[in-house]
Amino acid sequence: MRILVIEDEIKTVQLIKQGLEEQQCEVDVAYDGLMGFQLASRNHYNLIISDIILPGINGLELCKKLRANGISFPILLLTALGTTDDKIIGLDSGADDYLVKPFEFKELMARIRALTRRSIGAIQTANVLKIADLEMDLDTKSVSRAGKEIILTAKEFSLLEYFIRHQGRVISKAELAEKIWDVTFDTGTNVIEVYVNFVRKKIDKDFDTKLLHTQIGMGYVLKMPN
Amino acid sequence: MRILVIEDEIKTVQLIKQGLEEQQCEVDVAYDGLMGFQLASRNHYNLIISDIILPGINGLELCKKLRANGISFPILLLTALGTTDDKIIGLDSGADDYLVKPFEFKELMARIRALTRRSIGAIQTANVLKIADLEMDLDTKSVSRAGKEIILTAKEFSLLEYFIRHQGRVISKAELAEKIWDVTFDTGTNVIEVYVNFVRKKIDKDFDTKLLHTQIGMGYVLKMPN
DNA sequence: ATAAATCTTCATTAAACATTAAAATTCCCT
DNA sequence: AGGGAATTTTAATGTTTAATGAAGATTTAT
Repeated sequence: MRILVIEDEIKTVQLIKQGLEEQQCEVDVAYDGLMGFQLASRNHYNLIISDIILPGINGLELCKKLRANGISFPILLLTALGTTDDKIIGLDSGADDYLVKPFEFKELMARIRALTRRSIGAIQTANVLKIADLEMDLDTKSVSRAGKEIILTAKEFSLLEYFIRHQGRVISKAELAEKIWDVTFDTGTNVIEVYVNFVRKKIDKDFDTKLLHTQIGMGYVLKMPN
Repeated sequence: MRILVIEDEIKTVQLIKQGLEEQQCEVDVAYDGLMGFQLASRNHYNLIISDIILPGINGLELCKKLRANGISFPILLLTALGTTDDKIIGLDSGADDYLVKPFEFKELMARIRALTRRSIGAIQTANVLKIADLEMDLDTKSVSRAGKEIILTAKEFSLLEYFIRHQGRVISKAELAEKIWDVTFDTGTNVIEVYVNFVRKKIDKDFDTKLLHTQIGMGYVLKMPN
């Protein structure tokens, strides 16, 4: 996701840039209207966020100019001018949305999501759990360690997921029995040992640093060794 | 320009309807969420304006349902709930814009212009979903693989559409039951297996690279094999 | 050294899924 | 409205895969 921010207040720029980069967006910044226009003409963006009051070309003229040149990226205007007429002028200049300063950052993010939803399947929303070099993707149900793919069965996957979600905490067998096998009573079985063994073979066996450790009499922990 | 207004307050409806009709728009009105959903499913609109607080299905659920069903008309939510979090929830439900009551009519009109600007003169972009050499045209409801036409029934089509829209993600049977068959409880049936089998026969059987894969205990994925 | 706890292997059992056919339902055409 | 084809669903059966429990090996704590 590439976003162009056109704004001359350094503080606002930093706030927006940082927040967007946390969401894995690439952010370009222009500090005046002309520079914004040139960047937008030369590159492809998924969204332009622009202030109205800018040195040189102002945000409204910028919108009109971009639209006149056939540039159709979504544009979000960001400004202190909050009367209804200001908004109307802004929207009719070719902007897609209009947010009045001061705004809450989370509202900005929501409006960005709404504007960019159509172009890409929303902002990167990958659903990944991690510990060390072990990664688990909950959407694709795939697991990898050090980039190497690991195939797990459904039970193995649930078990490992539980460990990753509670990494660093010692999990008793009773807790695993209840959470993964849905039994509260002790059935006198050794399934848990067997499954811990399965998972270890797949995630630890071929690697030097072991992640899944036994605490005799207490349970198991998933963590980096000390 | 066809617009669907979903709102149960007669006064608001009249205000909007009259204003829009003065601008030469065709306006349909639904007084509750279910009726809105049905109208939106059956007809093509350039814009949906919906209240959030509605009898039956509320506006947020309505947005989600419409989006889940692949309906992509712009949606503008119109509501008295004005906190930032309300707006975020609204926008993240799939709405394109959010206006807090009471609003000035001219702002509503400006936002409508902004939302519909794109669909008006815009050239009909073909509505095609793809994965590998498999293509699905949502307008003509036709499917082909490697250029060869494939005939699907309605259920088969919805199922495949859901898979293509979520390609790469493992979809559980529970999710399919809910999204394609509209049942939340387990009816102890095997329709899903049967339909996956139908779809496979049509899209995979005659081809070398299989696209629809089973992940035992987890669900099904549509993806290129590794 | 010994008992308890855990690990490992493997055959067995059970669950999940695939496939086919037939029944029920819907749709369509006269 | 009624009959027939197409679609959807249920049911029965076969196949594959994963989950389990038992038994012996190994490790750990005392």
